[in-house]
Amino acid sequence: MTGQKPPFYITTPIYYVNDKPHIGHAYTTLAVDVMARFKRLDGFDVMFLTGTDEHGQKVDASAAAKGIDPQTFTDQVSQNFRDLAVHMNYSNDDFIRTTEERHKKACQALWNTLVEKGEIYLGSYDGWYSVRDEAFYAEKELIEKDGQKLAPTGAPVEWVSEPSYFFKLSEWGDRLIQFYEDNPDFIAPNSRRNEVMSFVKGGMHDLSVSRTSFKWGVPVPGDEKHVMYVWVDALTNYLTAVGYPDVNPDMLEKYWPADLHMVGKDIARFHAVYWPALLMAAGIKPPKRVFAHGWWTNEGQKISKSIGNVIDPYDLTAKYGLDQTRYFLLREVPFGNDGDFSHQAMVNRMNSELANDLGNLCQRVLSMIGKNCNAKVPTAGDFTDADNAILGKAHGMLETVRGHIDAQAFHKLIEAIWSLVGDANRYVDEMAPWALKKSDPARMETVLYVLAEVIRHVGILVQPLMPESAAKILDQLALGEDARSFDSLGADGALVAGTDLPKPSGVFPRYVEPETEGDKA
RNA sequence: GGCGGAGUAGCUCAGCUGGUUAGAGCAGCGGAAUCAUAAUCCGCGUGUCGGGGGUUCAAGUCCCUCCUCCGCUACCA
Repeated sequence: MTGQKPPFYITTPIYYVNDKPHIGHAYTTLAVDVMARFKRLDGFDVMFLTGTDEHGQKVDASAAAKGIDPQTFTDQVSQNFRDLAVHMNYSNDDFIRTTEERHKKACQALWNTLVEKGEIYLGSYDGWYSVRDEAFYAEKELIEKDGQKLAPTGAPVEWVSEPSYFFKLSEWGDRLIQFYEDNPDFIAPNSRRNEVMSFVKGGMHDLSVSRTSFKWGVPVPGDEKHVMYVWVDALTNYLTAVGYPDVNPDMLEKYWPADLHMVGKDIARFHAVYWPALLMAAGIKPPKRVFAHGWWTNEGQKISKSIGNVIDPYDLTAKYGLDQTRYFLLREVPFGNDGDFSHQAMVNRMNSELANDLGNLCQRVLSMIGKNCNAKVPTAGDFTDADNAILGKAHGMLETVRGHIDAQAFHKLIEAIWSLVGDANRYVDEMAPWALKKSDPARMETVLYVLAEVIRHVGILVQPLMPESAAKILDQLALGEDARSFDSLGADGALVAGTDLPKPSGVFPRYVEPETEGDKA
């Protein structure tokens, strides 16, 4: 092996096991998967982490309701997320669970460091608490009724005071602002950055980081009545997975600080404020970047459990196909914005962009080669300006697309590749190889060769997004496993004339409405 | 209430530090071609650039104001 591959550490949030996996989970992990696959193909040593968050009062309660102990319960429900990862073809390198011993060790080590640095102190957490809602409320949220204070939900509240450890978050405001200013790309997209900065500028209270009201969590070292606050527990997973606190040159030293934490916009603050503050306080470098993506609506409607319009990723892949679903989720919406899932939009994308544009391009070119070139890679003659133009665009595509992936602009990455696909379809029409077949067979071969080269580039570049479909395309070009990484792009990895090619077959089927099918019959 | 963002063709959106006739994709209409998954290619837009006022030789692009929508405004994850 020549030279060290640069490391690249990328994470999803850990998912709360009490939830059933839905499109939101699938979306976050998908984005990370595409990036991880891209970076691997581009020569990076990638560590892609996902996992489950298994502590907390709700989990405890759910287990109790089922009459089983919380560990048995989380063993069961955590499996749902591991199953989803396999189903969606995610390429995660590890799957972390907060109930693992290694995680408990990491949390306690981080805690002890914070205590040693004088960043944590014992105080008391006072507030209006509603037993019914299991939540604290601020004084101004309360409603006064008949001299009785009530929660906004109408539940009675009582003044409680429980001992709690606090993290001196209030002292980190200025250093956080400085950090954001020194690292303008730390939090993206920009709208989130504005929000985070204005939040911090507004001043912060110390953060209560332990609870005594329940037991299902990581015990506070030396004071086991307390269990760590959920976010201290959850965020630390990113360190646990790279071996913290062990300073292993192959894990912690290599991968930390993480290159990217991908999160949903709802948890941006925990990742962009609390997490870097905790890390800086412990003398650990903050991650390089946090990207907070948007949410999906369903046919224009907000998704909620009560409405019952939750989107199940298994339904999507069963109905439209796995790669089609992966493609749609990252194509339909500028990454970072909220997006709407609709059947119509899904069908439009998969039929026009996958089946018609790319699928049909492959099919028309490969079947011409099959019929007119003895099913072998054709022999190219001299290239014309038009040939060089489209080949040049294919050769330069990696450079374009790298910029987009590093900015998490998945939609732009796709647009760029599809503009090449569009050029290829126009090139077919202009060159009209079916006419050249009689007038100039040698030129026909050159044209088909150029097209095969373009398809090779598209196939290789599209692997992170649609691994299975890309593999089918590359199989049809008889490319071996060793000819599929990004260093095969460009003229050096060009197809060799005379190579036998298999009989082509469709890669992206059209979606046909069941009713329409019935009408035809 | 405070802070921030957005309002551009039927739909989804591009339009950087102001400068020739405001763009793309989709949908729609018309045509060409026939290699291909009835796929592909070409052509077609009289849009008050949210309303009003202002700065400027020149504003979608800057300033003021008004209207509408959205996000954030801490300890459920």
